Amino acid sequence: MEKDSKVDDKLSTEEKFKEAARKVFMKKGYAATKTRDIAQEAGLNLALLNYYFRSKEKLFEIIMLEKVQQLFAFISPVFNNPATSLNEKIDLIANHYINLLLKNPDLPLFVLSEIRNHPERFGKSVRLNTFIMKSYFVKQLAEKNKDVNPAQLFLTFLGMLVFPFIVKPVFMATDTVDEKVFDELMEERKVLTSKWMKMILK
Amino acid sequence: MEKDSKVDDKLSTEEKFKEAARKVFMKKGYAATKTRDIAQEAGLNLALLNYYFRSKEKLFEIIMLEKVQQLFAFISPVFNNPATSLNEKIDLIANHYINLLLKNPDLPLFVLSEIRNHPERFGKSVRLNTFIMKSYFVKQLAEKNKDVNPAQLFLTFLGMLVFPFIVKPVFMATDTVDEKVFDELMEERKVLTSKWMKMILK
DNA sequence: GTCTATAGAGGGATAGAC
DNA sequence: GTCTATCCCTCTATAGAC
Repeated sequence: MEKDSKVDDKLSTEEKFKEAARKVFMKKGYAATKTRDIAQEAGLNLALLNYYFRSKEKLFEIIMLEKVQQLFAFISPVFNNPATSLNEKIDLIANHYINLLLKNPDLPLFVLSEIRNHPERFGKSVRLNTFIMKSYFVKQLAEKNKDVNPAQLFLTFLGMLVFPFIVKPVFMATDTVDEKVFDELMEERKVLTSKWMKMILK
Repeated sequence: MEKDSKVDDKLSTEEKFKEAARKVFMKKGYAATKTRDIAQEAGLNLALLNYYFRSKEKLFEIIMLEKVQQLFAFISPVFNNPATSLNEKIDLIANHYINLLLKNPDLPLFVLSEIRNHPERFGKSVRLNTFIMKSYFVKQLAEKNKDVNPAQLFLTFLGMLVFPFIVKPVFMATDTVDEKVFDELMEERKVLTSKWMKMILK
């Protein structure tokens, strides 16, 4: 190991920066990230970052858009597919999210806190009210259980899948569980979430 | 309004700084906060901040400890009270958390992301493994439902209460719901959470 | 495209007068 | 305790040589 960079040598310069930026932004957040950190992580000259991306902010926007889509993109097609039953949708989403988050455990906390810090950067990238609240999935929820606001069911469902990854740093910081045990719990959570959602929906 | 500060004139200088620091740190997070922001918010001279607290970091630690306790302190006494039933504990916690978070909606996302960014600042302030995983509440959960790891039940329970506040910024940024509707949903959530937890526990 | 050098602004912290 | 002035370092961004 003679160099600082950990990115793949075969990538283009631009791609090396993006790879490094993903890693550093996700780890530290926008405000705490220095362009020098990214250049070092990429094993490249700092001036090149501005040559390729003009500014830290523009590079961030590229990465952020990617991550927002990674987090939300799967929902819409599954939710709006009239061919699958409610239970099938629940299983599909549960499996997809746990798998995604096992590979990218930092994703939710990163995206949610950056949205909180800069809502204006986010406004147009995802139209939640269209893609989720008016989705076929929410209609199916409402048919199955007419007593409860579907927003409540939706929040509970997503919370079951995402919340554990948001509190993971607390468990890690306090040595409550180790990485391996956590991952096993999340694997088990796929079926538990489906089971519990079905109970709640009666 | 002739001055920038919004803090109460009657407070001591030290308390004015803390009040301003709470507001600014909670809004922007540690890294994005400037000591000048805090001084301005407090309506006080910047040099005084260092006179009273030595550094930005030390002031932050004071605020952070406060907020961590605000978020977690209620759990332990309720969880370890042998005199209350499992159902009573669930109702108490649900009511307490929703009320707390309605007044401090930024609290979870602030605390969780700062813990993530600096786990070392946090390590000793709360011993989760003692206060939660070995609590009387978890024993009661395990007795009621022997099939499921109590950690799973605990994560689901807390997720029902806390997760909506963590995604609140997304709903706000996309105009999915307004403040008033959100608060009404959370009020309703007190009873829904109790109801659903009882269903899950069979 | 890639480098070195540096401009230029910002931000944490302190010296020293009052 | 409180103020002004300022130090000094860090960070983003660019100029300009190769």
